[in-house]
Amino acid sequence: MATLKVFCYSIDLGAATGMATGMTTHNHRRCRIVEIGSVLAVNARTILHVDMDMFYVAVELRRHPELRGLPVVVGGDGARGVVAAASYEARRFGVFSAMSSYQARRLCPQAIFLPGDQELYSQVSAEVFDIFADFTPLVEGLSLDEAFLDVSGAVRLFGGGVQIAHMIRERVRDETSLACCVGVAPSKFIAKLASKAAKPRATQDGVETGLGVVEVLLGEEIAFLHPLPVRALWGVGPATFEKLQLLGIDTVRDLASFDLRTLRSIIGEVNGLHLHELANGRDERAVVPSSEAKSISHEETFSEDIYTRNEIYGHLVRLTDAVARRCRADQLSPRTCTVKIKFANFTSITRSRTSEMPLSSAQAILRLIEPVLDEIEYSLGVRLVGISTRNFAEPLDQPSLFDDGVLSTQASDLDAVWRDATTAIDEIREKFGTGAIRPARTLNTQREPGASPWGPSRQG
DNA sequence: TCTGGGGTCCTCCTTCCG
DNA sequence: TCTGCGGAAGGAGGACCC
Repeated sequence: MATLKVFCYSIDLGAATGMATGMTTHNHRRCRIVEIGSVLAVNARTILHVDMDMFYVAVELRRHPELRGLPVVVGGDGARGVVAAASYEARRFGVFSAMSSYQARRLCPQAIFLPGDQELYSQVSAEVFDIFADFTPLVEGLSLDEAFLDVSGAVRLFGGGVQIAHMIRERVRDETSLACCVGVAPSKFIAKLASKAAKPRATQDGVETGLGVVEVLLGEEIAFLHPLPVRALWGVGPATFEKLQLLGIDTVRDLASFDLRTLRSIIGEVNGLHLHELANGRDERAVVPSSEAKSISHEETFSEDIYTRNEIYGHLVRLTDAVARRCRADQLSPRTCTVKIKFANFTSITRSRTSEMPLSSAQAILRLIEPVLDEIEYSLGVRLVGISTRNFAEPLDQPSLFDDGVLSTQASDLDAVWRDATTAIDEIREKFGTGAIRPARTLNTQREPGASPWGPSRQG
């Protein structure tokens, strides 16, 4: 927070802030005016976006140094898998994350596929986030390998944003042997674009070393933003991009000057306004340290399509068991449960049900959603099934099944029946691991939900 | 042999209720 | 008693992110 004394100011707010800070009309918008009077306080934020360099691959290379310099891919190795991360050597062949493993193999047959180790990645990620926490408590993780840091309050202690960025890079390298890139800017989304600009690049000739740290100064956002392709904006995916192209919008500059009303009518009220604001360099979103989960889910793609309700139900039992376990571990009791089915032709449907009471056991969740399974036609072939829970409420003390003297079949009543058993199961798993006890229906499957997050392995 | 998994948010539609 | 209206909540699907 910089506090500036104003000896002379105009009634016009824009002129006052502009005069006070000596900025142009563009950059005075970036300051939040806290008080107008004899003292004018402006809040010029310093936001960092830290992006780990090919994180999953880099962690694997730490324990497999013999693979350095080779095309390495972390992801599902089966026909229905995808690439989670690729080394720069693999990227030279056109292999990128989110690409199907099948396509990656065709582009780079010599690529070495590694299945990935989520537990290890989480561990290393925690080490990196601990380093961030030494600079500011305002850390917002986007994923295991990315975070926003609001270091506005730390610049006086450590120096400017760029200096902090270099210090973080150095500590991450020294303490974890990993590399990261940092974007420094007055807002989140520009910091994110800046970190992207700081990354190394894979070209036909080799790997171009990145800058490591890129700063976009207050007042320079527009010059940085406007030449970028509109697809670079956070929130412009394939569907929105297609609509924008039909409107003749190719660059961020085009979007910034486009008629807002027309834009909102084409891509939606909220999204239209949001993207227009971003294109004009306005982004007041704060860095928000971790927030509570709004949904917990598991889904799974099968190595071969499934055609019967019975088989689907078997997989659903396993997935629901895992989701319910996670909900209980986080002390969250969902009311709404959604089943997702993706058919062989890639169309998908979702069917949800909401319980009057919050649920906690897998049995109760299954009871709630079981009826929707009868409404689905499976003859097309099912390639994926998923279960998602949301609408979390405070866990309640379940009434006894026989409180009203009538045996009820409500989903939430099953929680009362299973309460003691569920507690015992959780304790057994805590002591002996999640595989120590499992629903009888899932005994002939070894696959743990979430164990192969990038698609079924070659073994299925 | 093409296209994962986990999560969030938005939009549109339907249903329910006062 | 019937009908219409508006808001809230739920359901479904789509889009986006990493």
